[in-house]
Amino acid sequence: MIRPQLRPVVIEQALAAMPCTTCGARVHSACGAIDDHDLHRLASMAHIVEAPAGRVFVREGDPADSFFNISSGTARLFKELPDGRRQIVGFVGTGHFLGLAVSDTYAFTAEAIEPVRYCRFPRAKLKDLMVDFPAMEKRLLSVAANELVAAQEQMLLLGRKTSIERVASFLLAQSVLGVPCGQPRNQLSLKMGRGDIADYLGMRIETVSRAFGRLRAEKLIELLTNTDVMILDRAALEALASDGSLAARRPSAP
Amino acid sequence: MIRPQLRPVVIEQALAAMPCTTCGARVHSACGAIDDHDLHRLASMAHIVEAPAGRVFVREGDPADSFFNISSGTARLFKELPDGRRQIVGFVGTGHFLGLAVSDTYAFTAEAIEPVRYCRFPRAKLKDLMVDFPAMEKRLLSVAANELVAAQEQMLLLGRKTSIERVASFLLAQSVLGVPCGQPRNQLSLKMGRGDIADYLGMRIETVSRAFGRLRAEKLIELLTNTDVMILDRAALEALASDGSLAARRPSAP
DNA sequence: CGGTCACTTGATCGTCTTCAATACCAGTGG
DNA sequence: CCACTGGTATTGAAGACGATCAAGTGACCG
Repeated sequence: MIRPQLRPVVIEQALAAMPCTTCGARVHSACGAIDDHDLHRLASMAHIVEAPAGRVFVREGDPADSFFNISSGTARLFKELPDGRRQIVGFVGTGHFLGLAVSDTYAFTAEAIEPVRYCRFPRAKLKDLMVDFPAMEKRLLSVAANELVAAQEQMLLLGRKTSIERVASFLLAQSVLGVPCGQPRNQLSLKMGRGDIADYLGMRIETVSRAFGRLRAEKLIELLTNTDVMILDRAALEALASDGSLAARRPSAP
Repeated sequence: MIRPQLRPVVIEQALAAMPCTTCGARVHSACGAIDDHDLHRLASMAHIVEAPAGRVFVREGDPADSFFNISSGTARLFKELPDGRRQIVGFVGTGHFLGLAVSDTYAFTAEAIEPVRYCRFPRAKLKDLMVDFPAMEKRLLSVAANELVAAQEQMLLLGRKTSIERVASFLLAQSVLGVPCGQPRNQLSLKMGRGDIADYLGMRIETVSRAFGRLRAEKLIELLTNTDVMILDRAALEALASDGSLAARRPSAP
């Protein structure tokens, strides 16, 4: 474990993660809307920590005494059943905010996929800061509301979409990560493996693999490597993601 | 459609919906933490509306110009796919808050199950109020965080639980609605039909019915009527809800 | 190379869905 | 009082999708 430091480095990171401030769909970084003075106060109570890949840095059920802000890297957030079944409830990357849980314990486990650098804030002190600076609270509300909308979209996916629709939806969602305002990317480099995708989409790893295979066979995507995907036919992928249009012509197209 | 009125009736309702303020698991009503003066300002900008059963009062995709606070009744919130598949993302009852969506459109449709009375606030005015009275914003943040935790729990259910585990989880969740601090109720009166339960749990109506039947056969519940359920063996139901213990001894119990 | 690890592919199985019929319940009118 | 009706729930049988089990492929690395 790296010794915690008190440095404003985190702040530049957070600001850098906030692109065009007028865009409603932007990633809502937790400290993005804070002015310089507050940022310094914030920095003075933040610990910067680095976690190697595979490290669990938030555990479901543990006392929720801190908030986190990811400076770099990617982590998976998941919940588990006693028998080991796992559901990934989200992936978090640069600028994302963690630890909103109102209850006194964390609702999920957070584990680094690639090496993660994050800022850790004591919950109590942040509460004080929020009293003084409502902008922080407003931002947090915005973050929470955004995540809630995303969670509801994921419920639709998990409850009602077929396996191939889930993968199509997933790829499209990944293609707009970090490009909040402009054009979505057609080539993307997934940070997670098939197993994580499966646990995120409520599927088994073999089914994910077969769905990738079918999308490739249908010429909707190209697999450059295991992790690098090129979207060849975005329109068809979008049709597939929101309804069963492709599933209808499953065996062979007319 | 009832003509909107400007009355503080809503306020008493909201306060009544907030039981013991020290309980972390309480239903976080939107205006519960507001003092009298603010409450009157709030009431002055609220419209009270009544919606009969079946009425849609928020439609997914419509401009999100209002917030809502349910005074009485029950409504379902759902999202739909183009081909009609439906996923209910939640049920809202007395004291619940609606319309947090940050984006400019609603993320789900809201439809009354039983007759619903609700207060409608213009979004712009509420924003002004939040600036003056941070307590309101704090409460909203609390609401959102709570709903986020619930949404993640539902993702686990939808992605990883079997049909019977889903129904067991659902019944247990229903049994603690509105009794935030004390003992959960063992007899509950469901406000929604099998179809709504199915669309909430990501199942078909027949599968829900079979799950109820199996729980009854296993003596975990008793069906007084279609809507009134008695929990006979809460411990077994809880074991079933969080893992597959009962599923393991599926054909016959020892 | 031999090893590991992740992904893919194939074959079989099981749970849930689908389609269909029946039961139930409340309301209505003969 | 009871047949009729519409909506809802239950039950049964067949089928499909995804899970499971098992083998095979490929990349990376010591």
